[in-house]
Amino acid sequence: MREKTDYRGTLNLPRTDFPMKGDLAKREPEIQRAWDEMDLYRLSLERPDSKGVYVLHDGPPYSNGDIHLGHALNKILKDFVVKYKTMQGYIAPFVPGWDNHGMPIENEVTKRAPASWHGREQAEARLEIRHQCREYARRFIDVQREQFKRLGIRGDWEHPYLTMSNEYEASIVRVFGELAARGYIYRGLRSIHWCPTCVTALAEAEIEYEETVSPSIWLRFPLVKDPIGFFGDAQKEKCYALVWTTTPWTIPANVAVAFNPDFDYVVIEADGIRYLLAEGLVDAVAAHLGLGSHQVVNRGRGSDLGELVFRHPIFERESPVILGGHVTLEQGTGCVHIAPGHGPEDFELGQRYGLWILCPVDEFGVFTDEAEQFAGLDLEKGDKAVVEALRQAGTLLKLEDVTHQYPHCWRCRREVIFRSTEQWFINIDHEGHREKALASIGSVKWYPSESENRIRSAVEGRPDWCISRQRAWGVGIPAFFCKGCREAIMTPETVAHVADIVLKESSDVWFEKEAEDLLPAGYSCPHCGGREFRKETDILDVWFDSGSTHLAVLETTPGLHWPADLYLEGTDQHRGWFNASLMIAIAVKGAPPYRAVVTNGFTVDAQGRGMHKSLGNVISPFEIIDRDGADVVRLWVASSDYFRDVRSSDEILQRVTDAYRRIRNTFRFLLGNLYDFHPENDTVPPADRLEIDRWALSRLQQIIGEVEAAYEEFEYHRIYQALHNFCAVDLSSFYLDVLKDRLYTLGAQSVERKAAQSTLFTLARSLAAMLAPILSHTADEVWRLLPSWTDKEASAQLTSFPHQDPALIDDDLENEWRRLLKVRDEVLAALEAARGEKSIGSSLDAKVALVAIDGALKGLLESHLRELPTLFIVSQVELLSDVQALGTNIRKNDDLGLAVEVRRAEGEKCPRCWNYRDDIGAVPEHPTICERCGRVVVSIGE
RNA sequence: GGGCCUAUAGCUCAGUUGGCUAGAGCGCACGCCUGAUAAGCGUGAGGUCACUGGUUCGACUCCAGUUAGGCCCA
Repeated sequence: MREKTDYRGTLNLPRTDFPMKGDLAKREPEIQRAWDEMDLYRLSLERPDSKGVYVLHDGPPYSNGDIHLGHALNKILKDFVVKYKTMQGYIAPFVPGWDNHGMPIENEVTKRAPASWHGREQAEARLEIRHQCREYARRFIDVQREQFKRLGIRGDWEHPYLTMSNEYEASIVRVFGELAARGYIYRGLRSIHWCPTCVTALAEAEIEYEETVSPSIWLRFPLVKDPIGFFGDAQKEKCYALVWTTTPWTIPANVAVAFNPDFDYVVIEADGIRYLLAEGLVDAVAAHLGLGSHQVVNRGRGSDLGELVFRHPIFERESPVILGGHVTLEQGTGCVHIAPGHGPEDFELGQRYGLWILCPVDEFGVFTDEAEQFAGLDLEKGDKAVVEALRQAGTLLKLEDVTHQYPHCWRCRREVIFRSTEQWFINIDHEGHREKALASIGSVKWYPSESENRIRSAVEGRPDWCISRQRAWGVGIPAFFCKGCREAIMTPETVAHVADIVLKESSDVWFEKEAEDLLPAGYSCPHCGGREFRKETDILDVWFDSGSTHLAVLETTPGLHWPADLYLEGTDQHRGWFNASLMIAIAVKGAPPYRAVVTNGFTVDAQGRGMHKSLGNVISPFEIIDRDGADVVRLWVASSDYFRDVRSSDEILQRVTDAYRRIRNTFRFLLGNLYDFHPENDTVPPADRLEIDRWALSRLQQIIGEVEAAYEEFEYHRIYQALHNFCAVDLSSFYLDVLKDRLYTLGAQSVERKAAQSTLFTLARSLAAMLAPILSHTADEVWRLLPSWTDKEASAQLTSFPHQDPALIDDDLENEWRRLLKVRDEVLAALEAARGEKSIGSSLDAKVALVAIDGALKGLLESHLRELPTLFIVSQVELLSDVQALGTNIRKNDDLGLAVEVRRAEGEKCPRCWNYRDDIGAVPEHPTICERCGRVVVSIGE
C-alpha cells in the first residue's frame, strides 16, 4: 500500500484546469465578455485570403416581449451557419435586425392610453402614440439584443438594422415609389372589419368574439325570371326564394342570392305559395316557419339554378342567383343573402360575378343616401326600420331573437361591422409578375426540398397584396390627393421628396407636417394644376417594411451584397417574409432576393403539440440557460431535425445535458493528458506512431468528412450524432481507455507517449474546431487550455475548419481494426462472464487465451499479438492453435471463427502499472515493480 | 374544409432502388473499477416500425384510407 502511493507520484496522471462540471450559467458570461473584449465579430471578418463574402440575411424578429424558444432555435441555427462559413474561409457578416412598426406595439401602447386617444381620429394622438411606440420598440430591442447575445449569437449587435430608423423608413418610401413608378400600385375596394364607434379599421387580431342577441329574420325574395321553369306552372307572384339572416341592416346592400352549386334544391308548395330552398333543410325550415303541409314540386342541383333571378325584398331592383361554395346547410335555408359591401366572402363572390359593391353605410355606422329611405339612420335604428319595411313589403316571414357569437371591437367592446373601403394594393399579376416570381423560385435552393412546394403554392394562390392599414404606427403611404380634382398623386418626384424628408426627420414627419410642406415647393397638380393637397393617412402594411429588408439592408450596408446567400426562417414565412421579399424583389430587381432558403419547424412539446400559454407547456430559453447553459440550448438545437417540428421537454433537455457532459468529459481527458505536450517540439509524425494511433487519425478523417458534409447541407443533427458517437464509442470506450496505460506508465518523454499525445492533440484541436459553431463557449474554453503553438488563434471560431487529410485515411487499416474490434467485443463479453463468476474483477486480473479457427483471423491476431493485451486491457494474451487446448468454460463465436477463454493472469500484480507480470523485481533498485516500470522510474531519477 | 409536412425502442436520430432475427448513441437495470471519480469501463433488457385495408412470393419501405400533431390558408 505504501509502495503504491509512492509510485503513484512517478506516473503521468492527467492534470487540467478544465473542470468536469461546466457551470455554464456562470462561465459563459465570462467567455462572452472575452469575446467582446477581443471584438470577436470584427476579427471574424478579417479573412485576408477569403473565398468571398457569404451573407446570411437576418429576418427581423418583432421588437416586442422577451424572446421565446422559437427565436432561440432560429437565431442559433443562423449562428451555426455563419460561424461555419467563417471557418470555411468566407467573410460571413451577420447584421441582426428588428421589425419595429405594427399593431402589436401600437396596441400595447394604446391599451394604457388615455380615453381621449380613442374614438375619432386625432392627429395629435397619432403623433403621441407614435412616439410612445418608438420608445417601446427601442426598449425591447435592447432586451432582445441582450437575450440573443446571452445565447452566444455572434453578430454586429452594435449596428443592427431597425425598420423604424430614418434610413430604413426612407428606404421603404423609396421602394414604394419604385413600385408605384413601375405601375404595381392601385387603389381598390376591400371588405374589412370596421368599428363604427372607434371609427377605424380593425385587424383580425383586434376582434373578440362575444355572445350577442341579434334579430333573426326569415324573408322571401320574389321570383322575377325563371328561364328553366324550375318553379313549374305557378304564377310568379306566388314564387319565392327563402332567405335567413341575422343582420337586417345589410338587406339594403343586398345585390344577389347565393346557392351552393353542389347542393340539391327543391321547390315546395304550402298554402298555394311556392318556396325554393335547400332540400336538406326543408323539414327544419317548414317546421320552424310553421308552413304546415307542403309538397315538393321540383328538385334540382344548385349548379343548374344560376339563371334564376329574384327581386330585392324591399327595393325595386333585381337580385340574381350566384353560386358559392361557402353556402352551408348548418343554418338558414341554403339560399344566402349576398351584400358584397358588408362581408369578405360576399365581397369576393361579388367581385367574381362583377356585382355592384354597394356599401351604403358610412364610417360612423350611419346609412348613406344609397340606402334610400333608410339614409341617416344608425344601424340599430336601421335594423328596426328594415324589418318594418320588409313587413310592409310582405316579404318578412318571421322575426325572432337569436343568441350567437358576434365579433366585437377589442377596445370599445361594441359590435363591429364589415365595410367595403378603398385600400391600396400591389397588383401581383402586373406584367406577368406572378409568373416571373414562380419561374424564379426554381433558381433558388430550398432546404428541405419540400419547402419549394410551399412557397410555390403560396405565390400561386396569393391575392393582390393589400398594403394599406388604418393605423398610426408605421410608415405613411406617400400619396397626396389633389383637393381640386381628387386625383391621387404619387410621382417619382413627390416620392423622392418625401423620402429625403423622412431620411432627415423620420416618418413622423408625415404626420407632423401639412401636405404642402411635404411636397416640393410650389408643386402643382399634374392633372388639374391645383395647388391644394390632402395627404393619405393610411400607413403601409408591416409586411411591406420587412419585405423590403433586402433592399434597405443588403444594398445599403457596406460589406453586404444583394442577393443574400441565405434566408433562414420558420416555415410560417413561406406566406410571410419569403413571400413578401420575393414579391418586392421580382418587381424591383427582377430576381429573387435569396440564393438559398432554409426553413425550420416550430418548437413543440414532448407530445408534438404547439407550445401555448393555455396548454402550460411553454419552455423558456432562459430557464434552460440559467440551469444548463446556452451551450445546452445550442446542443439541443443541433440534436434536432429542425426541418420538421422540434420537440422540447425536461426529458429531452436532460438527454442533451447528458450528451453535453459526455463531450465535455472527453475534452477533459484529452486536455488532462496534454499538460506536458508542446505541439511544435513534441509531435511525432503519424508514420512513427502506433497502429492504433493511425487508426484513430483515420477515423477522425472520416468524421471530419461526415461533419463537413452535414454542415454544408445544414443538417446539424448528423453532426451531433456523429461527434457524440465518436466521443463515446471510438474515443472514450476504446481509444482513450486503451491509451491510459501508455500515457500514465511510460516515460513522460517516451516516443510512445508523445505519439499518443500527438494524436490526442490533433483530436482535441479538430473536435474543438468542429464543435465551435455549435458549442461556441465550450469550444473556446477548450481552445484556451489547448497547448499553444505559433499563430494560435484567439478563439476556436477564428480557426480554419479541419480539412480531411487523405494521407491519414487508411481503409485497409480500418478494416483490419474493425475485425480486431469484433474480437475485442468477444473478449469483453467473456471477461464479463468471468466477472459474473467472481473469478476476476478488473480486466487486468485476466489472461486471455484465444483460438482463431478462421485462418485470416489467425494471421491478423498473430501480427498484432504484442498489442492485444493493451487492446483488451488485460495482463496477458495467449494465442493457441487448437480449441482442445482451451478449458471447458469458453466463449465461441462461429461467425468470427473465434474461441475465447478467460484465465487468471500469471505472475504478480505490479503496484505501479497494475499489470500482472512475471518480471517483478527485475530492476534491483525497485524490487516490487515490474521491469518496464522499473526502468521508467530509474530514468526519472536520472 | 383546402395545401404542405410529421408519426421507427423512454429520448434523439439511422434505415440505399420493397428482401435475411429493424440499427446507433443516450437513458434504464445489473456488474466492474477507484490513476477521466458527482467521472470511466462492461453486460443486458427495451420496438404489433401510429392504425386499417390493398398491391406483392415478400412492405418500416409502394398505394388508399383512418387517427393524432404541426405550419399556412379558408
